[in-house]
Amino acid sequence: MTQIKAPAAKEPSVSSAVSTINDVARLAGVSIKTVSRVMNDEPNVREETRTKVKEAAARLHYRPNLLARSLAGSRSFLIGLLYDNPSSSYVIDLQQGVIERCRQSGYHVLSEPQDSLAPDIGRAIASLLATIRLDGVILTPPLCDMAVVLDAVEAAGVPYVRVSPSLFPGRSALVEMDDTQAAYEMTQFLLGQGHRDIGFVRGHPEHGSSHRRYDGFIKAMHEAGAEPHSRRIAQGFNSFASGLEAAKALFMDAGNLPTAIFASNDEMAFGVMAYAQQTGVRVPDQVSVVGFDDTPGSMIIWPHLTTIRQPVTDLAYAAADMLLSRASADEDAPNFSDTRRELPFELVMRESAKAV
Amino acid sequence: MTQIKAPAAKEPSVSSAVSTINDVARLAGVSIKTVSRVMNDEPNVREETRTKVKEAAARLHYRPNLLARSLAGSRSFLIGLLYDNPSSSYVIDLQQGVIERCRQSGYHVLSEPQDSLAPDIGRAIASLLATIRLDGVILTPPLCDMAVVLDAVEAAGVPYVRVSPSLFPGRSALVEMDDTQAAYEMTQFLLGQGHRDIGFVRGHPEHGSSHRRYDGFIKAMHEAGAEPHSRRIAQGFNSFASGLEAAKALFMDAGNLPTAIFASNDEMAFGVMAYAQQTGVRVPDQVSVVGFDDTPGSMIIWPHLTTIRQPVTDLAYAAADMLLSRASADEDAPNFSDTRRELPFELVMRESAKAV
DNA sequence: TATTTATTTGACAGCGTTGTCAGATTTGCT
DNA sequence: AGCAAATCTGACAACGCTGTCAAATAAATA
Repeated sequence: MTQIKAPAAKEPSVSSAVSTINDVARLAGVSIKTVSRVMNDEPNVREETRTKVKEAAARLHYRPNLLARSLAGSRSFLIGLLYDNPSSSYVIDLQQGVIERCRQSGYHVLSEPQDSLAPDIGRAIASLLATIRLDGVILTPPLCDMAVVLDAVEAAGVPYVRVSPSLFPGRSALVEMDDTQAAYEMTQFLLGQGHRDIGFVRGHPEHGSSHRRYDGFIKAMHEAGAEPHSRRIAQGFNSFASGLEAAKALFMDAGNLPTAIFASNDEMAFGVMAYAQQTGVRVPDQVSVVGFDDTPGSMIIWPHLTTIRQPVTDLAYAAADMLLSRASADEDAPNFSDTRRELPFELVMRESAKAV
Repeated sequence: MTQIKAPAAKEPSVSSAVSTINDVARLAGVSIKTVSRVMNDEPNVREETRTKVKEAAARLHYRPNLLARSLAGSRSFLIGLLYDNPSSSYVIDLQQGVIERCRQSGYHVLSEPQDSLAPDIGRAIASLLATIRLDGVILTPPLCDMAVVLDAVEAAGVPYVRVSPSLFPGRSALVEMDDTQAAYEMTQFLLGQGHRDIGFVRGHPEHGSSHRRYDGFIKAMHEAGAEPHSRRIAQGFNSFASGLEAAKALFMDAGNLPTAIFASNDEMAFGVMAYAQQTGVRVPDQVSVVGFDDTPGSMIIWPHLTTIRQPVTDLAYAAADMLLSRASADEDAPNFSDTRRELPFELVMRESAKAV
């Protein structure tokens, strides 16, 4: 008895109705290649034909299969966002900016957290890029400052843009914000409010931005002839706890408090404010506190934190834009000039700082 | 003059060295199909052959091309995470859990924010699923409670798991946390601390969890014979501002404050605390404040917030696990029992609440 | 009108895998 | 040893699309 195994009759019942380019071609009465041309907005298709195809595609709710497109063509329509950042809001903001820009060009985003401390990070990234042929990669701190990471991406031949890198300037396209200038202006703002005795909580020494921010602070203080005493400088590590510790040091002499404290990031500013509250020091009446980053927390503490808004979403958007516009520009005009974009920061004045 | 356009000589210089299954097959001296079998851990390959192939693959650093696999096979190794949530930490936690589980099975994650208010959300999702053949989708609030969304996913025939849904129980596999019980226990905790006069800030009425949390609160209060007066119940909308407003209402009569306030989420609890601070009401000395969710903010305000930790990452991990283990289990044993998982919450006692 | 040139179209061969199925080899039993 | 049943292996055809290139058509020129 021959048992004929019915070949799983492509269940036509399911209304999933995923139509292929073939269906469209048949309905429009043209070849699949022509449909392909229309779907990709390629030239050399008569307007009449184009319309016909578009109508057929619309009627069938046709959506080109991304995977097939990738395999056949040279693009994968996939951009990778590589990150390893402890701050959820930073990552989400980045992701949002990247996704926003990618959507406009029909690209999708693969989120790939990577442990920057892993010894085999280079290999991990190489493996990732070999598995999925990404059309571009966006590298964020601290990954964007690691030579092995850059090596891996370059070896794979994948275009990439770095966001706010600190090292290897010129090695790749990048987008950034002027940390130094921002810290400079924030300090000037404080100075303008009459503050002269300003304390500073330095950020994590491994982060490039920490140094730039400190430099901006010092520059402004120097120009104002108000160089801070070393007692007014505390070392933090970008965490709430370290901000608290820093405040402890800065507030050591209760009878001689600075009139303002500038923390290198919001998180530490929150620590400073918490310590102030614990010890009965009123903010901003006795001490003004300002931060840097404009994290969501700055709006949930009281008083709301005066800080600097990093245009994270915009930076990410710009990074994706560089990747995508470069991809489309192709060989026509290798726009070498568009290799670095700087985005403006914004001083966000809220209630944690006031004139002395 | 014939201008021969040199066909962009496939630059063999680039060491990108992306080896294909063919290279491995050649090196191992077997057919590509056998290599395929080994790479997919399929049976019916002699151990000797298997080893030989594995060695060849290792030597060439061979990584199967995901795209080609998807196109040819039935799996895409891609899981979609659909979200539309204003809280960055919630989304990141979710994403982390999903990615963690997916990595174990060689899957990747596509993050797809979707505007739940968009009128054509159903179409947008249908389009997404037609474009990329995802092996599974994870739906989070509020998307997971929208009929059009569920319809679209089901029509596309893509398996999905919902995280903390409020509506349509039983319509799909889901993972959740017992909001009611959590609120109940938090209230009991407050009661146990001697509080009897407890105010409550209700959450956004459109969110199912708001009602469950309120129910838990009421149940505990009722059991303790401490039914709150309606003056002690304020309506919020899950935002900091609404928490502040709620506090204003709850603190109306300065001479008659509740001894504790339970806000339906952290954000509103922060609003309550801010209002208390503004009006000179000391937390927790005069009023204890507790929240719900354990967002990052609960550790940056002072006093740190006593709250309920939602196991967001674990929920997401579990959701991905249900998707992936189901996919592998296949037809063998359609494990219908694994259609709902409940994960434990955790009361996080910090400084914003103390015994009366 | 006859040609040349530009424009539009389609046939066909991949892209790098997996599914199918038949052929080759090994194993188990009489 | 001889034969049936497992077990292993490989050819070959998809998967749905794009790139290449030649053929067909329309427009421009002589």
